[in-house]
Amino acid sequence: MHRGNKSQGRSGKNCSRPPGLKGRDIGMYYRNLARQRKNSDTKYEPKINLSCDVSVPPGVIERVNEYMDQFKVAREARNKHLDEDFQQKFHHMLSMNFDGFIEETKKQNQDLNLKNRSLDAHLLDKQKELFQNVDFRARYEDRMKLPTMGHAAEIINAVDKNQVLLIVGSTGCGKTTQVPQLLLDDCIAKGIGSTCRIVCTQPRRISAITVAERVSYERVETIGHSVGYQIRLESRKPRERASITYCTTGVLLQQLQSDPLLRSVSVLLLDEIHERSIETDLLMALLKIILPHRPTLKVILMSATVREEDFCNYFNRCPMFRIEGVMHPVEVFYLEDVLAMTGYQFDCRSNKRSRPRLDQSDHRIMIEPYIRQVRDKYDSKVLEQLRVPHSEGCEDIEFIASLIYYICNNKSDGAILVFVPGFSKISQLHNTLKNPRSPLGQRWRNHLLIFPLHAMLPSVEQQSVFRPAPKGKRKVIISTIIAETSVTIDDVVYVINTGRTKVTDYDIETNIQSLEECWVTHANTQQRKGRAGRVQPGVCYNLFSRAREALMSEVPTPEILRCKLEAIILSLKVLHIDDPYALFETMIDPPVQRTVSTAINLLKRIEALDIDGKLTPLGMHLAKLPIDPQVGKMILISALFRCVDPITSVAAALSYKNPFYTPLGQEQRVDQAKRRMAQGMHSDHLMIHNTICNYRESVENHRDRDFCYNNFLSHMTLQQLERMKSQFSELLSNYKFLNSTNCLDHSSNINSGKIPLLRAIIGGGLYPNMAHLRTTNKKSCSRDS
DNA sequence: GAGCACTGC
Repeated sequence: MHRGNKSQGRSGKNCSRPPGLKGRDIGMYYRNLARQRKNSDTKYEPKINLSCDVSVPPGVIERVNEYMDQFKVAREARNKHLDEDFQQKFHHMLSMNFDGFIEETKKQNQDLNLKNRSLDAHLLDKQKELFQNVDFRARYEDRMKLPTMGHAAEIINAVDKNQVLLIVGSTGCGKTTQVPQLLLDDCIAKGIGSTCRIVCTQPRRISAITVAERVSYERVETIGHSVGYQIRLESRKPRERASITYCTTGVLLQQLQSDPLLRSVSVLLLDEIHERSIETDLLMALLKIILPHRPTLKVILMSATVREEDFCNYFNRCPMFRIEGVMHPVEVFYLEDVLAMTGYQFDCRSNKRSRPRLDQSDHRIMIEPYIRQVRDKYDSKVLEQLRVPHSEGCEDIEFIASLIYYICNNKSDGAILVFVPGFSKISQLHNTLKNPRSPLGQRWRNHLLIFPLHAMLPSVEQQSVFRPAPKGKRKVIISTIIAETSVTIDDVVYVINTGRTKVTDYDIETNIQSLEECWVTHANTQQRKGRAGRVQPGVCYNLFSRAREALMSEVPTPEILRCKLEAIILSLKVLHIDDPYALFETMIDPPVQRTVSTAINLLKRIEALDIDGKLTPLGMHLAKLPIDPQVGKMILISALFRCVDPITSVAAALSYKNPFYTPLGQEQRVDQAKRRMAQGMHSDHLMIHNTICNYRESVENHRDRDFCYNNFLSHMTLQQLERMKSQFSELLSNYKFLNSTNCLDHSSNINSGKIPLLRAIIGGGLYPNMAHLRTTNKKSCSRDS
């Protein structure tokens, strides 16, 4: 129910689509409708009534209240059922203001600053030994080729003299792997290694691991000595002192709860801040509060060349270093150039895919002045093709295919990476290349090695896409934005950028998140172009005109402006930052006040905050759970109602991801597998829980590999879901909501077989994001949990 | 007839 809102909107009872529409036309009708809504200034009335009527048999509410009273989802702190230890902590928490909190934090032992002379001497000896090591020296020579190493002395000096420093460098300059090592080795050489603890945050789990592995290798160590990593539910921590830890940004944010002044850190590096994730934006705002209280803490911000002045200004015009990248040159072509070189002509007869009139006139307004401008540079046939509205982007799949064949015909070896917006375009292009209609396509079909790449396709977790193509074959990777930063394929030489991607938008009115296809930004185009020049000079083909590029935004909208804020506000409260409005105002891009107030109201409604916006005991518990407060409350209630195993499954899948893959062309078989798992429960959520149960059984029988393969399941995702479930039940048991840390324990699952109860808890957890489906035909009423 | 991408001591 949390996903696919659009489809639910379509089947809503107020649905008033014109009669007689079929197939694609229905889709087009709703797309246009959505656009109209977006464009019109008048507030649109939701077609679905989100507050459904729920009738409860007499006496049930009273019984539930009585039951809840026995436990302690207390509204007031002074509840006799409250655990004493917790009560004390809670009162302690509320009795303090921010300054008191900081003072108290400072009083606690500052163990890292206690110099350890014998350790320092030992570290120095070891370092001298290492510098003599043959392997180390060979690897060091390779490191010296990285541009960052050319700035080593400057960087060390600048860190010494400044508390905050910004390093700007593009991919391949070595800032992520080298800067932490430079600072660590400098400390050890100066005989103060014992006071050095470097933490470097990464936006993605996978990068934290791979970078840590790389640095360990360079230091001729295995991971877990001077270098380690920490990501959720998985860590190889390095030694306490004289060490480098690569962690995800989320892990550091969680650690702030117990170490708010970051006293266990001497140097903090925030990497990839230009991506403008919620986590880095928030950490930067918090650092502004922390830094005055931690004069010895050094902060190094690291960014690509994307609006880097914003960060420099944000930190009071801190010193900025620019490090050149090591990218090979990439030649860039635009739509008009591609049309000229391929001679492609769009099919204008089948006007089935015609865009709405508004769109067409927009296109004309954009393209006509441009055509006048370049009239002398391009053939009139090319200009005519530019006038076709569906010439841009990825409306015409045959056009993309013909460009791929053009590269095969005319260009030297090298993989081709095609960026498309989403699953359906991946699927269409894949089909076109596999079953070509043109003779040219048939000629190349058997010479192409095609890899579709999407988070829901298994290829992401498989190694074959990274291996070079055998002789006589050319790799073609058809990918979403995932290949822009998250997945790196080294042998790409040709990039085809359709310029389209999907972005989420969050509607505060309805508390609903939606996906929409739109044009990428300059920053995306730059990054995509860079993917062609990793191993040798490359070529990038942009399937939009220079006129379109001029209209594109510079950078994507920062995540904080497109997201729910409940979880952040709650975690701020635990850090004694009581006024979220004030904190948000200090951010680089503050969210609008209405988003903040909506989030606060939601927190009040779920009783995480009281009427005055103060943290409640429930709120304090929810703040400590690593999950959105709404879903957090859902698992807390599951503890009270003793149905922990199924509900933690639902919660884990809701907050992490669905374990099912959908391989291209296997949609129906995946559907069948899901139906089998649903066991007639009419619930996607409980289907996931059944899947986890069946998975466990297969693990016990050592049949898990087959089980996952046969049912289109990701082994890795299922393992992470299980780990998350354990984490939830451990935390619930620590907070004394459960007697056992095991989510399978009988005492935690007395009611786990009661399906209506599970439905009610899931429904309650997702409320008010709920729709009631009323079928109008004779068939029985089907329900989604 | 449905699926941009990440992430949490």
